[in-house]
Amino acid sequence: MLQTEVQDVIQAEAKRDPRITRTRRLLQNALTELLSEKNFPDITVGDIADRATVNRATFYAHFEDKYALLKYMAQERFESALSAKIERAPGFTLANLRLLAVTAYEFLGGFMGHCAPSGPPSSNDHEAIFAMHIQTCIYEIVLAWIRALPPHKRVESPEVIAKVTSWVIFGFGFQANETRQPKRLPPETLADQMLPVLTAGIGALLA
Amino acid sequence: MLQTEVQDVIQAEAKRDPRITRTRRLLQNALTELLSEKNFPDITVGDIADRATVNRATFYAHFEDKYALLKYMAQERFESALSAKIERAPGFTLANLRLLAVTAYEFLGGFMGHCAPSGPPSSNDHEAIFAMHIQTCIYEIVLAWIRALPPHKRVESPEVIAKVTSWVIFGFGFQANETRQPKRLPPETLADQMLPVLTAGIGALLA
DNA sequence: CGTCATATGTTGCTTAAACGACAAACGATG
DNA sequence: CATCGTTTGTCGTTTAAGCAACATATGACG
Repeated sequence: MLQTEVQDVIQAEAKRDPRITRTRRLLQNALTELLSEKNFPDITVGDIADRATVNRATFYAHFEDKYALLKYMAQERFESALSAKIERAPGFTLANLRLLAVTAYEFLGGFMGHCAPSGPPSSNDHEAIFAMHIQTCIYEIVLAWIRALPPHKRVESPEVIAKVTSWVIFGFGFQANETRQPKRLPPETLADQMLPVLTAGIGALLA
Repeated sequence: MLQTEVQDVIQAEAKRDPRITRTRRLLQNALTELLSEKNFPDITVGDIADRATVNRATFYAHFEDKYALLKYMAQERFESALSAKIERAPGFTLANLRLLAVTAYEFLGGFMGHCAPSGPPSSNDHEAIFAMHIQTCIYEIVLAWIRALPPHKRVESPEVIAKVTSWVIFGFGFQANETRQPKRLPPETLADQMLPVLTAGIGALLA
């Protein structure tokens, strides 16, 4: 029953037994609840399973450990937030890239720095872990977009482009939310600062 | 899988598969949600099952029809509201009788007359059906209390006593909430009006 | 009246979740 | 160091939930 990441995505397309969807939703909600009560390291798999009214063995049937669940949550929520923004056809366009960035910045701003100097420093650990998965999400989305480009626009190494793009988009937003700015820039502003540099590159600045 | 009422109570004591508990909770929540959106007659079994993320066949494995679910909800919630009030040992005492009445009046006041002249008259139907089940609840609780009386206090026909008691308690509260009073009496006042008459009877008033 | 669509129950088979038990890793405590 | 309690993964068996298909109602509309 345990799924690898790739099989997971494949199965997401195919019709899934509704019990699977429901169980994962219960587990997600359970972890979310627990995170508002205590820190991630203090939460056990048993806690999550109990809260979700799910057997502990069932948890392991879906996720390797609690980190895998956290990762799944990050991806799941980010992708649903994005697909809510992109009604039109997805694809490697400037407009979509901007939507992707804006979504990422809204998303990162949404949960980062919720309990900064108040809580103990360890309480921010799971936020960082959680945030890092967003980069993977962005990478995979961009990669898929590039691979779907029409033949005459094909590029040498989609992976390299996707890496650069995803890290710029992600890192820009991560840093903006990590350092506790007095005034936090709106997601759109962040995106519009980042995009020209990303598209034009820094070659012209070199001596 | 379908359970009769009595088997149900029995199984409630024995350990139940958590899936059963969870499924019923999902169905209850689904119906509650739907009732806030449309009237009971307009809700289909399919609607409830969909909202609960449960198969329609599974619904029928638990309840005969939507009325059975409504009844189950009424009983379930009333009994949990009562047991929250009675921390001490249950039993046929004046104090417990008062708690039972107060709980009933709070409960009836809680959902009756929520959409009185605003909604169509048919929208109150399910409220009445729902309310009537409370009488059954009260009856069964009182009956159990009487049957648990110590041997020297045994009574001829527990059923008759339970019927009278339950109908007085219930009817008193039903009428108070049904007729839309300008000022609604608090549950405790209702209970204290009703109790002396119930305990002393009306014999002394007869010519 | 017929018929078309929808809702209701029911059934046999498939699949995911529950359970208990297990070995192993870990951390605290004596 | 040894030991205890807890958490972690895993496995085989049992059981409840999903599903598709079916035979009825029920009800609106031409």
